[in-house]
Amino acid sequence: MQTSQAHRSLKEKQRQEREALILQVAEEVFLERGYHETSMDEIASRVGIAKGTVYLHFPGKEDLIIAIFARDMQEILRQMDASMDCQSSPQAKLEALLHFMYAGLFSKRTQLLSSIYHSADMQRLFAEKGNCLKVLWDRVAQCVAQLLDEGKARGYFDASIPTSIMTNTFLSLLSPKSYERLLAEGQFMPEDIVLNAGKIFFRGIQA
Amino acid sequence: MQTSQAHRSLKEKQRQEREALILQVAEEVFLERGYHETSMDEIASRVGIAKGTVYLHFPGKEDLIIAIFARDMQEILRQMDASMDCQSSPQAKLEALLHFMYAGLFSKRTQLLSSIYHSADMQRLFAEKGNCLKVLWDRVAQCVAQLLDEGKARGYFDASIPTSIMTNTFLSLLSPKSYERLLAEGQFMPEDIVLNAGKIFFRGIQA
Amino acid sequence: MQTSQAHRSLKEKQRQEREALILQVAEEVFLERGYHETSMDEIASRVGIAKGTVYLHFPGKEDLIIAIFARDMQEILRQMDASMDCQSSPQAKLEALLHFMYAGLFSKRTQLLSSIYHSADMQRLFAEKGNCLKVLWDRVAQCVAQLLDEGKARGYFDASIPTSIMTNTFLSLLSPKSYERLLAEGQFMPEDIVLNAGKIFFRGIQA
Amino acid sequence: MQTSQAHRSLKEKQRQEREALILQVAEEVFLERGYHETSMDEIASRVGIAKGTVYLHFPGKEDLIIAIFARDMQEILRQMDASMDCQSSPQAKLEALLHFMYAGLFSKRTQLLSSIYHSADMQRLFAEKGNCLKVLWDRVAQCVAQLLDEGKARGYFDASIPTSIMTNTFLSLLSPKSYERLLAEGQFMPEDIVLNAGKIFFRGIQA
DNA sequence: CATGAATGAGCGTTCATTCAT
DNA sequence: AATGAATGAACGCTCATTCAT
Repeated sequence: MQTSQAHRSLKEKQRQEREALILQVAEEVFLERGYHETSMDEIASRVGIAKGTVYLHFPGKEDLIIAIFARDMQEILRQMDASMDCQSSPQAKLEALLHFMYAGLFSKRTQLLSSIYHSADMQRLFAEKGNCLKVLWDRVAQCVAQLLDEGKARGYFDASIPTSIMTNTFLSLLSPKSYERLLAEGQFMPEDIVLNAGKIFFRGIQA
Repeated sequence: MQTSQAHRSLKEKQRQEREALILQVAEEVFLERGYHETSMDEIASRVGIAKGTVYLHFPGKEDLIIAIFARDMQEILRQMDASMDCQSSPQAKLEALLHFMYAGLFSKRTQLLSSIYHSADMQRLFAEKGNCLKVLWDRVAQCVAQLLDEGKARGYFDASIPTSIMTNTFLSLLSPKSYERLLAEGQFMPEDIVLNAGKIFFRGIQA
Repeated sequence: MQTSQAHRSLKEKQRQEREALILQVAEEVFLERGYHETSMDEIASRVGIAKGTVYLHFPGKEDLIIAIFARDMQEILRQMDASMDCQSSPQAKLEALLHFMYAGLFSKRTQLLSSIYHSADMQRLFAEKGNCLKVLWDRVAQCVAQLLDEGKARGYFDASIPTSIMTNTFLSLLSPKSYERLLAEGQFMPEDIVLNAGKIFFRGIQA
Repeated sequence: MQTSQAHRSLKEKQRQEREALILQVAEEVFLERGYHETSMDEIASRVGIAKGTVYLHFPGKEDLIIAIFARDMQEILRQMDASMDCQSSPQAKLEALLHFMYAGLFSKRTQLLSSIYHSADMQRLFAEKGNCLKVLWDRVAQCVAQLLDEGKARGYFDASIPTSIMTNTFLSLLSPKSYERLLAEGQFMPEDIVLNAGKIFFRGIQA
């Protein structure tokens, strides 16, 4: 029956919307309070649902944060794939990625990704449950590395610097929560920071 | 009485030695397990003392980690002050700092400093209890900024890039735990990484 | 209308069939996992219906297990009534009961009845909700007691042993889950056990 | 130092006393409410200590009940060993055991042992954590079996009934909570029940 | 001083029950 | 009637902190 199908897909849509809402709110709270300081109760009440409902969508707190990471990385990957398609230079593509990850709302996510991902506590968790994350993150890193290699091949980038170190340095540009202070002090716009950090990086690796 | 004084100062010395030992062990454990995954019990038993004794030296777990940060920053500051005294160029001084912080045992500390310091959970803590840290960290940042400004004044560094952003970028070089993987894979020595990351940075900010 | 009645009675029949199915499946699961380790979810999904549907038939989990007990006891009573009708001796009747309760599928039920019924957790429950069970169980006990009294009257059984104690001893023969091990080890068939336990009992109460 | 040793042994003694108290109270509560209906909170508050303190003595709820079983079985074994030493007949020894387990306070314990031990929920638990219990219980069963075999050898007991079935029947005499009702009704003293149940059993297995 | 037993608030998780669809 | 998503009370367990010895 059409009705039945429509009904089921409506339910399914609502379910996914709710799941996305939980992820979004949880991300905010984790960002504000940190993983350990955030209770499932707080997430639930901020979403406006009961604690048990969260468990209908995610088997546990750990899976919840892994799902957040997975979602964010997938979004980054989507953006990267979009960037890779166009005809611009490797540097332009990397700059686009830099802007995407450091602009507007995404800079917050990037901070969460970075600060939690690199925290000592989470390493175990990701080692145990987050093998899917490793795959996604490796894809991001490989993509960056590929662009850097391409730039080297074309003679844009300095071939004497190992690509893997370049990649790490590039991805480190995205992480520091410390930039937040610069923004908070109001001297700079996000774009200023991205622009200048990018400038340093690209001049630094220039052939 | 002399004896009494000597006795007292001996006691005091022992006390300080133990305090230092607690800090050292706690740093190791925090680095291995992360702040929240580490229990006061584990720290105490690794030091070989009773849990209560830790509380004779530090009012609480939070104060303990703040003390670790403070001690580490002070060591960094000592090194910085030593570097500032000599006659070398600003770049040489910054490179010395980079090597100091990324070489041998200190790279571990730097990772802890970075990964925990920037983690979302700790921000509140530092905002409430850690104003002394802010002061110390600001001194580090100011020192770097001063060197960068000096380099700009001498025409070495690009004056069009704001010093505060340069400073942040420089300090970001020290943070990423991700470099650990490069080391683990065995392709690089720590020196390689410091050298190349420094190369990128200094070429990036070159006038 | 006939149709309406037929329809209604069809519905009613289906309803009763499902109720019986729920009871049967729930009994199995309770036997496998125990009362507290069994969730309503598991029962429902094993039956192939939704959790809410179980609640259309039984007001709650407690009522469900009480219904199981009631059903099983009624079956025992049916068997007892059948046994009572025939012309055989009291001992033969009791032996028939013993075989009935310890043969084939019923031994499992008897175990459930026994192990759960006597468990400390269930006593409260039965005290509060299960007064119907008490009535049924008392009828079983009375029936056994009556047979024993009859045997005493005819001079078969030892009149010096109080009937109520005899009754309890007889009913205890049925309970122990421990016999399961003997069966599991494969040395004995269920019949062997019933036969021998019966032998001990009847020789024990012999006049 | 004497003082230190004395002090330590005092502490240790207090510790063991407390542990015994917890076991005793927990046994009571488990007996009253059943395992699943009893919360650690309730046990603690009945002992008059905090919940956490219970966990200083037992790693978890499961270990607590296993410890209770182990303690009770050890007491039974002690009594059995004592009985075995004397010069009386096998039957006398088994009767002594019967009295011990069914007299006074111990009948409660026996009930708990029996009702919980045979409950479906606990089987898993004991299968996973309680292998020490199996050993103890097997020793009890072996001891009974040995006495029965001895009686057979001396021509007291009927050699045509398998010892293992006799053993089970004997141990079943101890279990039924149902006897509680007879006691509650006030018609019988515990001794009456033990005496008569024993009479049935021993006449039942008589050669 | 040093100890470590005791505390108890707080958390993640489960699951019987309800009710809108 | 049947569903199953949502609920929320309750529980087992942890661990930072305290304090009597």
